[in-house]
This record gives sequence, C-alpha cells and structure tokens, in this order.
Amino acid sequence: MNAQNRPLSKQRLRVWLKMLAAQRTIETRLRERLRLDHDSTLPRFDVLSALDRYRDGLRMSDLSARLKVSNGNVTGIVERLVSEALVERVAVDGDRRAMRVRLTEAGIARFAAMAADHETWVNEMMAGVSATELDSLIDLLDRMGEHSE
Amino acid sequence: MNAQNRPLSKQRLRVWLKMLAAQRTIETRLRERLRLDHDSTLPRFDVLSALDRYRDGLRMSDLSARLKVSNGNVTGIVERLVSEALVERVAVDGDRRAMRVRLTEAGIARFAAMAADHETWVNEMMAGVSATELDSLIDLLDRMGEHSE
DNA sequence: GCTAAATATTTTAGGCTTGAAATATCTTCT
DNA sequence: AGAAGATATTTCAAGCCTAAAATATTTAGC
Repeated sequence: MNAQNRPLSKQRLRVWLKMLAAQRTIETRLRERLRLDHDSTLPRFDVLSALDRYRDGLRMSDLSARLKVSNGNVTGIVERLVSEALVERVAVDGDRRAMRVRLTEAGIARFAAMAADHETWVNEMMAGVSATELDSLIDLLDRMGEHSE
Repeated sequence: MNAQNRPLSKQRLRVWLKMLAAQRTIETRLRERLRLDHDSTLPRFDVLSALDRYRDGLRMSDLSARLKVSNGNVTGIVERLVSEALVERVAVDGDRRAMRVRLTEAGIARFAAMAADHETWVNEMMAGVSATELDSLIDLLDRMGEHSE
C-alpha cells in the first residue's frame, strides 16, 4: 500500500462504515414498525417477499441462495411461517429430497399489506435522495462487493 | 401516493434492496476472513474498533449507542472479549452502576492486526468505486435514514 | 432525609444466523 | 446392480440480537 493509495483506502473504509450505520438505522426502524404494525419480523418479510415474486414456489436452496443466508437459517424461518399458515411446503415430484415452499392465500394477502407499508417506510427514510442520485447509486452498488470472490 | 411519485418510490425501494444485497455480500466475506485469519467475529471487531478509538474506555451504554445495538447485546460480546483477555472492565468512580470497558495491551495488539487486514479487505471489495463517487456517497449516506425519527 | 423518578447495566426468553455434521435421495460410473 | 460421489435439506451447537423485566444505584423534589 503506497502513500498515494492510502487516503483512498481510508476513504473507502469510511464509506463502508457509513453504509453500515445507515443500514442499521433503517433496519432498526423497519423491524420496529413490522413488529408493531404487522406482528412480524424482517427475515420473515424477506422470505415472503421472495415467494411473492415466485408464486409457484421456490425450493429451500433457491430461497437461501436468493436471500444469501444459510440453508439452516431458512429452515427455521419457513417453519415459523408454516405455523402461521402463511406458507406451505409442497413435495417436488421427481425429487424426494427437495421441497417447494409457496405462499398460501393468507400469505399472499398478508404480504400485500406488509409490502405496501414497507414501501412507504423505505420511501420516507430515503426522502432526501433524489432520482438522479438513485440512478447512480444503483450503478455503483452493482460494482460494490464485486471482488469478494 | 400520486402517480408522479410512484416510480420514484419504486426506485427508492430498489436501491434499498440493492444496498442490502451489497452489504450482505461484503459482510459475509468479512465474517469469513475474520473467522479464518483471526479466529474472531464481526461484532467483536466492531466493539474492539470502538474501544480502540477511545483508549480510556467507554461505558456499556456508550458502546451500545455508538454501535447502535441493544444493551444486552453488548453485555454478551464484552463478556466474551473479557474471557479472551482482550478487554477489561473498570469501575467508574462516582457511579457504582456504571462500568467502563477498555482494551488490554493484548487487545490493542490484536485489534491492530485485525484492523489492517480489515482495511485491505474492504478496499479490495470497493476497488471499483472511484474517489469522486466515494465523496458523493458519504454525503448521500448522511442524508439517508434521516427521517427514521 | 425520604421517596419517586431516572439512569446504567444485566438477565431472560425467543428468534435469527452461521458453519459443520447428519440424513436422505439422486446420479454416475463401472 | 452396486458403489461412490453429488445434491437437498435438516439438525446441532454456539454466538448474535432484540425487547422487556429485573436489579442496583443515582438524582430530584419535597
């Protein structure tokens, strides 16, 4: 690491820490509202959200890949969602190892209500960011973490 | 929410989801390297990092405020760091409720090694982001989550 | 000085998360 | 067909995390 490079390196570190802080602030708020207004949690919302996009259902492994969390983790969250009757497990024919998980009717309705509020909350917290900034952010975020091999 | 506003709202949501994804990718990588190379974890690193900036130590409540995590959470992490002899608890005189936590000599050395690697890793993963972009990002992140009251 | 409210911290119960080991099933190769 | 390896999922142990209750101490108001 040369002298030229050092300030840039510190700057990147600073951005990373600020991202972390901003994220934590927003997540804390979302978690709280989800708990109070919908008696639910962020991880459950994330699973419901993925399943809402794929109404035919997803396999456990697809879910964990899509959410970037471990397999065992998804098992636990889905278990709770099943006990709340928001999702159901369906056998995959031709492969008795696999399980497809999909929203129930109740799950679809429940998610719709949560998603509407969620969008409002996120929107409020990002009110200070302009459309132009959003565009460049999208671009930038795609490049970030690229070299995490 | 009017028609004018709707695409912007969706765009904000999209940015939020992308931030989440980028963050998760980077954190996964940092967590893994910290575990393999330093036999430690991200939360412990965060606590050590805060204490490194305040060599006289911080109170438990200062720590949890600074890291934006709950009090009980900090109690547990500090407990493990104490058992690893990286930090120590000191009585605060004039207030027998409070505890000051600070790095030990071992903790200072250990953190220095971790921090150097950590900076390198973050730098690698953000290699694709220019200095100009970093500047505007800092500015933007300060505004984000502002309205989370 | 006493009491009530506030503050600092820990404890507790429950949920989230990971990495690794265990199970069950499928595929491939001989 | 049978064995070996790959794949899908669950289980497990340990740590992280939160909100709420409990404990201990300090401060403020009478």
